[in-house]
Amino acid sequence: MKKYEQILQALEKQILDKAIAEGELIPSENTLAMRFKTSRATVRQALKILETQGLIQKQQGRGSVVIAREKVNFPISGLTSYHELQDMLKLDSLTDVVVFEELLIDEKLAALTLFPLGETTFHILRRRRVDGAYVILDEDYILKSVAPNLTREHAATSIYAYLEQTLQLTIAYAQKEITIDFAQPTDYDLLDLNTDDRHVVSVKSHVYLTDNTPFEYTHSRHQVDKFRFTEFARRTKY
Amino acid sequence: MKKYEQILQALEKQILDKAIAEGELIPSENTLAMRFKTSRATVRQALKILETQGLIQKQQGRGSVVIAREKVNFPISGLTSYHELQDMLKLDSLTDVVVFEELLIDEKLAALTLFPLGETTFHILRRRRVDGAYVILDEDYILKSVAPNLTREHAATSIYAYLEQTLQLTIAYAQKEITIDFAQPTDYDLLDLNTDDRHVVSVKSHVYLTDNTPFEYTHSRHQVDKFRFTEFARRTKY
DNA sequence: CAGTGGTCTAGACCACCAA
DNA sequence: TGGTGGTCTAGACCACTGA
Repeated sequence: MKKYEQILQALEKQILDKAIAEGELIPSENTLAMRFKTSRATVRQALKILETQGLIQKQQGRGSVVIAREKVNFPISGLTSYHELQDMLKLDSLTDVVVFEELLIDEKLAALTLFPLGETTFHILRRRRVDGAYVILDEDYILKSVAPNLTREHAATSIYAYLEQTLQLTIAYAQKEITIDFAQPTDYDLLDLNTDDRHVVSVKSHVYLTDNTPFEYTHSRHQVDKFRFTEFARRTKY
Repeated sequence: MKKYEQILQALEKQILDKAIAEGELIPSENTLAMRFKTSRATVRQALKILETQGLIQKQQGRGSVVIAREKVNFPISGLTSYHELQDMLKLDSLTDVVVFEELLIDEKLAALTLFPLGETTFHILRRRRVDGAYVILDEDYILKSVAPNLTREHAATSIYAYLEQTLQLTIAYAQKEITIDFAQPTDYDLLDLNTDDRHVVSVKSHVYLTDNTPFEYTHSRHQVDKFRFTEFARRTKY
């Protein structure tokens, strides 16, 4: 394992286990460099990640302080997949695969997904039951050339686990958008909406690989009163 | 100016001006290091920021590619204030200061704002008119000890400009939460809600200084069909 | 295989904070 | 004033990509 990852994980563990309490200073960069027998640059690489994650706040002339934040967070943020989220929160949840098919990418689909015209895409519709109620509808388009052997079983468990662990694909970034849309007939059919709900929360994402290929387009629709999005944001330029 | 900032700004400009087109490679790290008469580490510091901003995608063995993305983005993200946003998008917009008062921080307020019990806070209620309709209601609590001389005039223009430029405060980070809430009587009074809207989008933030003092709590409420949140997210650990 | 970005070293000087 | 983090240098070797 890389040295900065060792340092990162050691500190992460100490912070999450509360071995270093909120508000306390972590050891100085020089101390850490000596302790891990490395240079300050390598220590700083690890600390930068902790800062980005919102686990520490650096203060010039003073040190790096562990900051608050329950690590609960219901992130649509950071590209966490539904399955990972479910693991993390130990939700009582279940996924139905409603549609699993292949489609030819026509002009309309190309405009929506940003996939190349003429190729083939998987089209997957899943609904998610949490605590006994169907509250999320997930529609995914995944470019077939990227994952030719994708099956309905992968869709029922975790597509991301298959892509990253089995296929060793590196997912790089996504552009996401959250809006409030009118509920459609499909939403009323497949979700347990309250009778007088007119809206659903709509989360759309274009997801890209490191070579900048758009390979996934997701559109998920959430019952309004079950939706929560949290984010840790920094003001400065890192 | 710091060297990495020079490199950052030079590249940022070239990308935003489309001097380097989307999909093209920027010069290699070694080339940039020579061109700016600096070391590779300094160049990499600048490139890291461009990567975080979603302007480039690095590829080991190949180079750094300029990636798409209109820089429009309607961010609640990244701590951009309403006033900055307005500038950026050249919105026809207007701010009413409905309430500007000071309050003693009792237990209830302390729990909400995370401010110290017994101190004083400003309480500011503003509504925002965009394109002729009142669509956003902003409720702010700002700790008086941090900005003792804050006035109604600052609230009418930009509180953040006052805090950062005049008071030279450094705003470090924020924890934000987006949910869909039932519209309250105040919302119906002050916003131009559609008659059958039952909901508003609720965005709450606790904002902190570099010394980890919580100094602002904001709760904004948006008309559902005017709300849009976009985000650029990376999957990896930077 | 040449060139790219990823990791790492062992220094240096500076700005800032707290005691 | 001593210790902290912020910036920077001038190297090195490695992993990976594309021709």
